[in-house]
Amino acid sequence: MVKLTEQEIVRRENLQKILDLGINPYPAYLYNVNSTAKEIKDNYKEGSEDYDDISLAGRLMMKRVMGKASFAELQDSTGKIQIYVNRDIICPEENKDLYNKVFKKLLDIGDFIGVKGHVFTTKVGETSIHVSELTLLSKSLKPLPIVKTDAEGNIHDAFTDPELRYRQRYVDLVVNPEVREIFKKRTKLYSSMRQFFDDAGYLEVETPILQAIPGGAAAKPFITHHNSLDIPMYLRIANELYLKRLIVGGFDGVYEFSKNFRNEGMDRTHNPEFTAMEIYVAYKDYNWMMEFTEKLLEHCAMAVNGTTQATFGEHEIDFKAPYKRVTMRQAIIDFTGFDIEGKNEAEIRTAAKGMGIEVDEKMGKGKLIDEIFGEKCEGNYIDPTFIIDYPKEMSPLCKVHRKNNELTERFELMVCGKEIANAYSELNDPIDQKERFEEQLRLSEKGDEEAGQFIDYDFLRALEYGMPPTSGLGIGMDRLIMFLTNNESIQEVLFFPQMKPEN
RNA sequence: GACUCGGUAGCUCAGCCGGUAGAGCAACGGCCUUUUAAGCCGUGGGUCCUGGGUUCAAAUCCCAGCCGGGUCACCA
Repeated sequence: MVKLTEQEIVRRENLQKILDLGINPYPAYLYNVNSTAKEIKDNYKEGSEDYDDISLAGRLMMKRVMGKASFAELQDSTGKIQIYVNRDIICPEENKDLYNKVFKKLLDIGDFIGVKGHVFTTKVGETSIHVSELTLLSKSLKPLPIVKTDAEGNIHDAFTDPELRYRQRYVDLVVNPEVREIFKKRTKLYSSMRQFFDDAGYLEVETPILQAIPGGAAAKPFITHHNSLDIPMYLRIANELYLKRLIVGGFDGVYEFSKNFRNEGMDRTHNPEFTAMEIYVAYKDYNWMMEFTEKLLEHCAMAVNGTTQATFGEHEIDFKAPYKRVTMRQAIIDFTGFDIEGKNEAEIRTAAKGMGIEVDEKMGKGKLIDEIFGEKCEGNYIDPTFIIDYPKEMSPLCKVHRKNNELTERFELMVCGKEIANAYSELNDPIDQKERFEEQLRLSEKGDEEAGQFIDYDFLRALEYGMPPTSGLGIGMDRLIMFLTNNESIQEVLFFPQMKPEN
């Protein structure tokens, strides 16, 4: 049994005193509410009678008791509003217990209460609720952090300890309104994206999270075991191969917001479970997908922030379409002066060494090019920029470029030097796909940890039935919302980021 | 995984040239019928992350560990 703190003991005593007064601290009845703090503050005009009979519910967040009258703050899901509680108004009879005992002594900050009354403006000009009826809706037994904001808007004693904020997100959400805004924007991003896809006529689908073969990416999976089948199973690392099966099945466009799981390191931009949105559209190619992507992101940025512009750390970025398109070859020329066109593996390795990049003999041509791009180019793209035409060996699920068989029809979208989207003209040649999987398996067996370790033969069978030409796009939803809310840590945009267990 | 910074009251923090703990808010008692970081008077509250060590004496110095932040490494 954990020892209670002084304040927790006091609150439990208050709870008992409330019970002794015959008041249920956790009533079952619904409490009818007919307005919100925000609605009243936005719309109430002094003298108006429109808000003469309002009913609100929320948490008591501050009490300023002045003898027989008090001010307090009530916080509902929309914000805070001041309430005015007068002894003789809420206790018109002889018995003043509701004011003197319950309100003044036994109600604590954090308690849920319901109030009925009328709206008025105080001497100092603050829109407030003149309370005529006060009901305890739920008692709080632990003290919340007290965060105060002064007249200049400065926040005092902000609840900032990241460990406490992430472990007790519920507390963070109660006391830090800007945190609630981040998550509202996150939801707005999802709904605006969903709307964009639905308007285009594409189908939102659900595919297996628990998979026998973790395909569609190369990453270490979380492994579990199915008891009655007695087989190992994996939490998905991607949903790509399932969405393509649905394109084989005849849908024109399918998309899914996919919780993926990767058993790898954690840092400011990686959480073991994260969300990717993937969409596949039949009869399209990656050029079409680039236009679709920039229109999508422009639409989402507007929906989330009301503007296509966004601030991220020291950078100002603009999601307004169209975005620049730069081939990987040109990007490398731009930032190193080196042209990879027509060069063999040894020449590229030498050039990379000359740029001060660590290389080893195991790196193939594609990997070397990717290293050069990652080291010298990637970080320079601040405004959204499509990097196109990636080397073939890095992209086992992507169609070979129509004009150059060493490249693939692939693009990544870079923002502030980070990748937020990845798209292909999808490989739909089953024979080529089988060979690429087998090549990945060989690389994996040779010790390349980035290569796929499984061949999904059912997926190959699906391709053998025929998949139309298709373009697919994946967007890192967590990264995108980080950009749209100016948060450099993924933990700030996940309600419950992964933490080591307490104790 | 490496390096680095941090862990003191419910919260935000000070104390860290070793002498056994402080502030503001919160809490408790009192006053106050339009306050708003309300105010005034008074009071209580701490395994100083854990475990070792040095010392007459450790929140403070040393070692190990735990938890968190940051940087780097890793990352389709």
